[in-house]
Amino acid sequence: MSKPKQVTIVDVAEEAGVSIATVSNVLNRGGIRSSKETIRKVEQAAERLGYRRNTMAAGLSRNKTYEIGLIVPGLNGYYGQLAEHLQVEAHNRGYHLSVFSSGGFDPEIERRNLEVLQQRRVDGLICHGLAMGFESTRSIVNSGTPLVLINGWDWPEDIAIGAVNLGFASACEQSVKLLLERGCRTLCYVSSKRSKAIDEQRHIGFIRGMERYGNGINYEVADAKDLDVDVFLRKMREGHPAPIGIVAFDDHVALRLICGTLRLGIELPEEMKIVGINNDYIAEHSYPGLTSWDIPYTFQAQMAIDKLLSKLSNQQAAEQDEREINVPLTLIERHTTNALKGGVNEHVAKGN
Amino acid sequence: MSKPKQVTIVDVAEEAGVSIATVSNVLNRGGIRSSKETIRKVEQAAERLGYRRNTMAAGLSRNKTYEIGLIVPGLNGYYGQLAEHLQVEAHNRGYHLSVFSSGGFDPEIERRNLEVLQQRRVDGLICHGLAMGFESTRSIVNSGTPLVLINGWDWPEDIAIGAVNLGFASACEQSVKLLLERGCRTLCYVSSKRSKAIDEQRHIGFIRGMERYGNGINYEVADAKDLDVDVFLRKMREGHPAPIGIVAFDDHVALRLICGTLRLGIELPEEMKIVGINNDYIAEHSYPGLTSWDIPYTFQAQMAIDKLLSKLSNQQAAEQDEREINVPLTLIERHTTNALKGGVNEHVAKGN
DNA sequence: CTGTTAGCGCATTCAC
DNA sequence: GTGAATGCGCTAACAG
Repeated sequence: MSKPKQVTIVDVAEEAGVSIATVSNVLNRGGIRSSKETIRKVEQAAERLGYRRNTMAAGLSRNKTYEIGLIVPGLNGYYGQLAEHLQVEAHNRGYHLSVFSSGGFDPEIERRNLEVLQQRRVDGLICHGLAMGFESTRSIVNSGTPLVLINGWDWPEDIAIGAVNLGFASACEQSVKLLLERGCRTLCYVSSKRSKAIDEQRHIGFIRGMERYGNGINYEVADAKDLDVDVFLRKMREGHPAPIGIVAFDDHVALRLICGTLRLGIELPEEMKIVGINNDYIAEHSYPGLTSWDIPYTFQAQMAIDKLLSKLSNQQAAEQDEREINVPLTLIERHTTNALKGGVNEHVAKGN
Repeated sequence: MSKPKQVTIVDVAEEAGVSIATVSNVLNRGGIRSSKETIRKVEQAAERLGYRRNTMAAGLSRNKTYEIGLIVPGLNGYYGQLAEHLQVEAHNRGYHLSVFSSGGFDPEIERRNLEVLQQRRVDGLICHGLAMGFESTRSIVNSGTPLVLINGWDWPEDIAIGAVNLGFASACEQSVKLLLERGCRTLCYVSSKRSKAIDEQRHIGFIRGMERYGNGINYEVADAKDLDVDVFLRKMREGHPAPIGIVAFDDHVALRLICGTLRLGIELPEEMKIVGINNDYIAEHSYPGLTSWDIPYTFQAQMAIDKLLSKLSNQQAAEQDEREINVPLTLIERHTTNALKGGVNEHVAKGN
């Protein structure tokens, strides 16, 4: 009951009446072909005994784990989705994805996780929004473990080569453009600074949008953390020309804002317009329906895994051509960005 | 660059001028004590060389991995939170938690994940909401891998011994009681059948509440999947005596309902009252604020890990006393369950 | 095609 | 206290 000696290839070999090497051969397919007969015998023996290959022994022997590590700040919302998709893609390519959450950008936890992953001799690493500095990260890279960054915009080139970046900046830029086109006369970006680079990038895009399309129009930036939504909204409405357009850090933040407008009796598409990011469950089901940017998780995950695997095979080879790959988001319009008044078009009607 | 031979205890031994056995001793603490001097030498050598213990080799050698596997239906919302907390607790006890998502109750994926985990020789398994049948699960247990079920209410005793169950049933039962006390004259449970046992349990609680406190009052059950919220709400309002009380499967479902009432102009605390489950971000930030049941994630996680570890040490020993452990939820009242009219008490005001 | 053998990196007796 | 030797389960050359 307590640790009934697991069956090994030795057992299978005996049972099948062949050598352990043969067993290893037929059971991992890659190697030399065996006679039909042998294959059958081995497979049946394995089946009969309930053999299961010992990952550790295999990894130890061939000096390769087929395990890749993932470090994300958390498991909720966007990060959870990403992790899930990465897991699927990794699996599809014969790899195991070990998921680690760094508990919301805690550098300490991040270090520990990294240590564990290195000890596990993972073949590669995918990191998202690292809290630790460049130097620490560089030391990983130099230690020989291939690294793919997701959303590592502001990282030094030697580390970020092959990074997979989501187009948050241009999404925000386009959000600004959209809001202006919809008639907004004041804009605001509600940030989430604790999300670090993820936020920074949106901010940059927002500013760029203002510079490019704003024509000197008034804009503000507020941080969601500790934000008193009601006070904020009231101030926006009273102190600035309407309608007011808001770019929210993500759909969660947007939900808070939407609820604020409901509470204060602010007319949503008329007096104020909001666009979120992530196209969460929230965006689809909130009332009014929230305009948001959809993330192509599957594509993103594929890109990341592909990048990593290519780094694994090509020993430092020429993948120089494509340094960073950019994954664009797509806008899903819903009610919160309707044009001036009651212009409910089909898309919007469906979206909510 | 491409696989720079990782440093091993052999290297450290040479560098420190001792034998590999000694290195192993001082580096894993458990064993025999060594002289201060030796310890220093070894530690410095290890430090200097950047030694990192090879998990596979260690695991192989001592026939124990200190890895425990987790299988959950997904990584979003409740499940993601749970996974994160389990990871922390596992780590606190020196274990590594390997998280697997079965992609929303896909039995196929579940099988694969299980296979992988077994091949990794995980010391134990924590499973939540398995899609596979009893038999398959039992075969795991019999294979010698300790298993702790989370929310495995309806499972056979021999498997579910030591299961950690959340008190969803009594939460729902109490929800019914609450809604009745608040004056509701029609009740409804909006389910999510695809969530299997998780849903079943809530359903049971709801029914029990009706039987116990309902006095023959009218009640209904509808499933959230493919539910046309607006049609549903309209029918509820028109065909039944108000106010109507709704117990939602979770806060996500509740959000949909809340938005429906906003859309249709149904007065929320007056004509209809809603209580959700999970006390998500949504519950706190929706408008009106959603009454919901909070889940003690940390406690739940500790219980699960504790149970598993005790199964690991006690070779089949007497843990018979406590078969299943029940983790109670706590109600967080917000605006959606206010008493008859405008009775906004402090708690509610704060809650929203 | 199949069997023999030598490690992979570490933990663990058991002598010294 | 410390070190030499053995084995964990498997893979990867080689030999046959």
